[in-house]
Amino acid sequence: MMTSASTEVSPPDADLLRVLADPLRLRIVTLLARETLCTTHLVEETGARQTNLSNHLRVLREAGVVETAPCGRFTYYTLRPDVLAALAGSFTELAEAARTTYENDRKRPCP
Amino acid sequence: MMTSASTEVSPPDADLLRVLADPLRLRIVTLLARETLCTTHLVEETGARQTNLSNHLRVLREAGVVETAPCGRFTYYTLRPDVLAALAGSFTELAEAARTTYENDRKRPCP
DNA sequence: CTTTCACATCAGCGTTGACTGACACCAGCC
DNA sequence: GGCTGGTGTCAGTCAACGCTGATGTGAAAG
Repeated sequence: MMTSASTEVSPPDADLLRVLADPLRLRIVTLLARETLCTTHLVEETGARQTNLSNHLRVLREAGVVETAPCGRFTYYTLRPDVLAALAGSFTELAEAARTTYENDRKRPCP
Repeated sequence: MMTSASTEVSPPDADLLRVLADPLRLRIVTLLARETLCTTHLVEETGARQTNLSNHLRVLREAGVVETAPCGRFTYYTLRPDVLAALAGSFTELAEAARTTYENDRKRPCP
């Protein structure tokens, strides 16, 4: 059984999108999707300064996108898969709703 | 058959994400996913000024997210489903890669 | 214990981007 | 034709955000 509002979709989180919309942060996320890395690796992969990366990593951490794991003097950053999966689900719902609206020409009449 | 780089994922477009990261634009997209609307409807739904909406709709149009269809004095806006579907696919790939990395503890060793 | 290295934090600067008001344009209605 | 209402465009203003340099901290190496 479905909930009461069948046409209501759960929209993607705007704050999470804002976090991922930055080119450097998106690059970090893409790199972390393949393997867990520490800041030193990210510096040599992206070419950005350490301070700059640290700031962006803090944004990603506060948004719940990445987790930190200290290892000696290094700090490893791991991507949290569930956050990205939820985002993918939201966009899938949105795309399906849009496709239904598009194919059925569902439009609100002029006032 | 797959392309040569099997570990390479196609990352989401940063520009498209930047367009969707704005709260008002995301609200517009969510509304348009349910039904095709014209600017007047969006004004009463969102409470924003007409000028403000027109600017955001231009951004969405130039990003290829929406299509316009003039109808008398009104202009209808329709969401393009394929753009959202592609975005959902990118995030799904990214989430799956992140899950594999997470479960297998795949990490690059300290230098 | 001192030094070195990885990383985080802070204040400052420059740029981008969102919102607004005024204006121009086009399609119907009188 | 004149008028009204729906939309797009433009210049200006202000807040938000990203980048940087300096500084602090904590852990390993010597």
